Amino acid sequence: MWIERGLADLFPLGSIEEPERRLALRIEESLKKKKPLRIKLGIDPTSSEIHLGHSILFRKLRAFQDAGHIAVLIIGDFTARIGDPTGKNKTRVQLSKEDVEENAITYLEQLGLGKSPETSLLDFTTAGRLEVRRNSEWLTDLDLAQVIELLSNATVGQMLAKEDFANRIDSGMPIALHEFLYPLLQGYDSVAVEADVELGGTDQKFNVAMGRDIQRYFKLRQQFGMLLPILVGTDGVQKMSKSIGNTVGLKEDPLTMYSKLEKIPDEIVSSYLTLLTDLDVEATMSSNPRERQKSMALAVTASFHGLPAAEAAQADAASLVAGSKNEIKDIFEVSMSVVNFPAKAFYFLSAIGLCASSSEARRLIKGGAVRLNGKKIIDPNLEFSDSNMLLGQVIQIGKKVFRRLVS
RNA sequence: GGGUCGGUGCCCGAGUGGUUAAUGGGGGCGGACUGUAAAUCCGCUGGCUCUGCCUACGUUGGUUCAAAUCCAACCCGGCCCA
Repeated sequence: MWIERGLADLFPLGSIEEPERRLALRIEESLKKKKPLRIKLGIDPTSSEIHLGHSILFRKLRAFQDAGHIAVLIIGDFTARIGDPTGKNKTRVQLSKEDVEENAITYLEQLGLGKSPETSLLDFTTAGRLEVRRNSEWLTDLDLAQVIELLSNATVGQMLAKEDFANRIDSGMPIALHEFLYPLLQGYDSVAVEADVELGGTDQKFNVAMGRDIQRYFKLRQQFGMLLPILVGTDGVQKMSKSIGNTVGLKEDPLTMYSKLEKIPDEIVSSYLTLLTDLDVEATMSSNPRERQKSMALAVTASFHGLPAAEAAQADAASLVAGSKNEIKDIFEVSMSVVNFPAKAFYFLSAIGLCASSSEARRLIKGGAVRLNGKKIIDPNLEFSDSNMLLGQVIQIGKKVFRRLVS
């Protein structure tokens, strides 16, 4: 069933005797009363780019939307300025109001604002399926007395026991006092929007459970906590995270997205299938390892770019490795306009932006990583007299970067 | 606020006056191999149109022919005390 796919944790589970504590019954009741459930998902607009790791939560949220419920998307514009300490080994920098607002807009665009529901994560178009809120709405005006009241809901022991804080204490890292406030404020969000279900990653268990405690304190019906796994990044080891650099971003072009996905480690293909596609996991996994990667990569790419674009990307990726670079339709172009000719190879590569620095370009050339039209360049000082001799040629760095040179 | 220890390159972590962008590990990148994977092996891992020149060891000054290494002040943090 859609609701169970990829679930890591659901609480409370409840028993037949306590229907109030069973999600299935709550859903049944909502259908009977024609009163859709309110599914809360909070996002922290601290970075502007959404990647596949975030997307699994939105996919679940979307599934609720498709089943007729209301997605309550909370933009943590206020809490972003505190910074969620979860998963951090240091205090987050506090962002300015403007940064947060800008990130929020970019976020919504990536989630599908203005796009058709077929290729977007959330359904922005069907009436009554989405509510976007900012938590500054209710958090800005809390007065000190109310904050103190909130604080009374948690104990120092609970905070110190929370994994992230415990780790930081163990390793001698500082914890600023205001960081303790974050879980409480996130919990208060659940009160403000009267959430029936809160979605989050497994690392959010503490915060989501806090929401239940605070709702009870405010005499509200308590939400269910629905936790989804943390997606492993393309390196197959660490969680997907921008700072680690193992992400696949939603804004990436089809070819890049497909290429990254088709070479993720075998061990995580199954989890990608479960969490990022609607494919039959068992059936797909019964094919050979290479095919699994391809099916997964195609399906994920198609979900963001549409099937035709995904298939084109698949074909291009195949011809890339086959060596027929010139047949690539979608190969990126790179302009040589900033280059001062005559140009030595190492300078040329850094000037057009394919290498981070000219020193790096030297190293790569010496390491045999650079090819021009398939022919290896070995001398960093190789001189190009003018741009005409390079026009239209394909420059390659390593196995993944291909660019066609244009004026 | 007091005491004490500490702040080194993407991360961890050596180094405690004088060859050298600074031992080692991790990560990353590149090459070989392969299934575009994993494992393994090899190389690279500050910047600069580079036979040379810059900038780097919390910050700012100082001592010295010479400092990441010594001194001072300041900033930031851990621990203990209040």
